[in-house]
Amino acid sequence: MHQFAVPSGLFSLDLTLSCGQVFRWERQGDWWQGIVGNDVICIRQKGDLLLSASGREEPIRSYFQLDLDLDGILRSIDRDPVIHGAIGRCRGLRIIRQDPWECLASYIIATYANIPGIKKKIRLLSESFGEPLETETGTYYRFPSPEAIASSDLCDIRKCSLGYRSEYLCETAGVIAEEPGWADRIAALPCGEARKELMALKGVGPKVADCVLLFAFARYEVFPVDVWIARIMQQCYSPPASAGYNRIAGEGRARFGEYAGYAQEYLFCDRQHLTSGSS
DNA sequence: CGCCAGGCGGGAC
DNA sequence: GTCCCGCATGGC
Repeated sequence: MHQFAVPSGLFSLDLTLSCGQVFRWERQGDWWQGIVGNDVICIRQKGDLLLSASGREEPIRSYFQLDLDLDGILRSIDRDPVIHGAIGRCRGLRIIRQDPWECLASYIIATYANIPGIKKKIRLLSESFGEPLETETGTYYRFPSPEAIASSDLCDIRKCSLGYRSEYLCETAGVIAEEPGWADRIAALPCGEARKELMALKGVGPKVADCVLLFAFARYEVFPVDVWIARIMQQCYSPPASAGYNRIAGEGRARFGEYAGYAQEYLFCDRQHLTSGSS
């Protein structure tokens, strides 16, 4: 059993894992089980301590970005009463540093679906095509590699109830599998170039591209716009009702600055509160 | 049952 | 460039 300190009052494991940025972690009582790097991790939080039944500290610190100055980020985006309320209710939420391929594939699958459904699709896909890992609490499955997806029969992929997303995933998996250095190449590009490259992939539009830039490549300035964010921006901020994607995303970027992506994630996490008319 | 979901591709204009 | 539509499937 390892334990190590997290920044006091500036990390919430529960909010970070359950806010809908990642889809594969499973909660069992006070414990969360998931994968960090190459290891299956069992982890829980007690106050300002993180307890881990397995796994080394450094990959966990990196995965949760525990060395990032969250307090400074929150102060920099705390620019109006709406985001101020969201920060108050979601303090401790951190943007996870995700694996690029898993993030890309997950958000292709996530298009026009709800979060419980997304989790199910990704679980089916992992159990069908991912490498099994035996643990003391049962079998866990790795997220399928692009090679595993690309070389599988489309009919089998369809069985994971991905619907029309099956073809997009399969085609994009093939492209990624052909280029082993894909993630490094994208990481080295300026944000706009990286976004263009991502959007050239099947099933990747502006929203998926921005999610991948934010969650896998740590481009904290991007402001992904889904139906909830569009609703919040229209309801809580200026009311140009039918504004296109890039206009809303640009407004978020301009309003919240270089950590607009963090503001977006706090607004998304607080979406029920913000859209139920109580602000 | 009907409505909605972390949108996208393909066309029209 | 923007607008519009169809879309598979499951959750609620």
